[in-house]
Parts: sequence; structure tokens; C-alpha cells
Amino acid sequence: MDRVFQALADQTRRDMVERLIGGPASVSQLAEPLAMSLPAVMQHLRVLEACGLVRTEKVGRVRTCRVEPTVLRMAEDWLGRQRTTWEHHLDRLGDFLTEPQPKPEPGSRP
Amino acid sequence: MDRVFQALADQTRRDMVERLIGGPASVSQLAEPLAMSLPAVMQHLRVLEACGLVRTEKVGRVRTCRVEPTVLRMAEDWLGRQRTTWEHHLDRLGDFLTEPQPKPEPGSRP
DNA sequence: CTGATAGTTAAGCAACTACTTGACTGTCCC
DNA sequence: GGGACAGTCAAGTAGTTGCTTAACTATCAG
Repeated sequence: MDRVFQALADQTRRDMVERLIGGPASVSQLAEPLAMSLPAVMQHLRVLEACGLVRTEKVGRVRTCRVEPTVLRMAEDWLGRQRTTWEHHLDRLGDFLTEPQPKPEPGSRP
Repeated sequence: MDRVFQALADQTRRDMVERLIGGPASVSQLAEPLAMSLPAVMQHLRVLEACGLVRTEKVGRVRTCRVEPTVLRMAEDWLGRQRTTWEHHLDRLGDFLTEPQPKPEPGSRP
């Protein structure tokens, strides 16, 4: 999980993911719009591969990269879980604020 | 955006967020379950605050921290957008594979 | 074989991260 | 006032990240 968010914490890598969401690409196609050397792109690619966001396969001399949406989903799920939990808490707070004052138990304040 | 994912790329900080999702807490309450010094917790807290995931307010000598769900939502949205785009592409690929071969235009292959 | 293409490896470097310890500043309560 | 409590500042350090350049290895086309 650390690795996934770490991978997404970089604009370049998010750009690469967005590119790959649109379909598979070779390393050079991936590098083409990026203002950096090929080795730099390779390093980003390795980060994306290490956390499972991207799978790559080399055939002949070209390595083809494609996105692996399951891991993307995992991150989304974690965030979604936090949000829904928070919304639940809001609901319960709302209930508490709108429900009529419960009768104080007899003897609760002598 | 970089900052948000960067902030979430750390287990300690995710733990802090999960703790705060359950309700506001003071710095020491936040630090209590964590196996590290208070200054370390403060630094994590500053990261969370810098990216807007958490807001804090000091009253008297205690600083109260609470989660800011809008930023959490932003990250979730980015991920959701990627996923839905990918699903769209899958759909269109499915259409392409299942639709009948289009008639070749007259003269397209002499 | 030769040259161009596609990718890979390795070394080096500046900047950043996640801590630590130690000293310090306020605030609260008696 | 004086001690305890809650938090803060500063400096130092080991390890990581994001890049670079230079040299190298395969693969393909003619």
C-alpha cells in the first residue's frame, strides 16, 4: 500500500498511468512526452511495476507496458472506506443532534 | 496532488488519518499508539496538514486535529476517473470484438 | 556484416525523508 | 510561585528519491 501511494505521489508517474489507461505502450512511446532521459523513465517504470500498478512484457526489442487496474482499485477502496466511515460518523452525529433529548434516568442527578 | 499521495504513502500517516476519521484527537492522543517520539509525530502531522488532509487548531495548550474529507475525496476521484476511463476502454474493445465485421469500402483494397 | 533502433546498466549527485535527542516555551492547577 | 503537562524548535544522521551522463547489449532491416 505504501508503495502504491508512493508511486502515485509523482506527477510523472501519474502521467504515465494516465497514458497507459488509454492503452498499452512501449517504453519509448511512454517516454516521448516526458522531458527527461530514457533511464529516468525506466526508473519510474520500475517503481510502477514494483507496486503492481503496471505490468510489462518484452518481446523482441520492445517492452510493452500495460496498466493493472486491480491495484489502482485497492487504493481507491482504502480511500472510499475512509470516506464512508467518516460519513457514517456524520450520520450518527446528526442523529444525536436531531433526536429528542433522552429522559434523564431517575436518580441520575440527585 | 503529489502531496496528498505522498502523505498517504506512509503507514504511520495512514494510521493517523484512520484514527482521525473516527473523530478529532489531540497530538498526544494521536501519538499514543505510535512507537515514536512526539516530535516525529509532529512532523507527520505537519505533512498531513500541508496537503490539507488534516486541519488542526490549538486552544490552550492542546492542539486538536481533525480530518478534512474534501482532499481525501480528491484523491479518490482521481483514482475513480482512471478506473472508469479504463472500463470505458474495455467496453469499446468489447464492442469492437463483438460487432460484425464492417463491410470494406468499395475500392479499399484494389 | 553494418548501422539504426530500443532498451539496459552503472555510477554519481543534490535534494528530501523519517527519524533521533536535547533544550525550550507556554498553559494549567495547587 | 512552582511543578507537571502538552507541545515545539533545532540540529544531526542514515537512508531514499529523482535525476543525470556514459557506456553497453540486444534486435531488426538492408
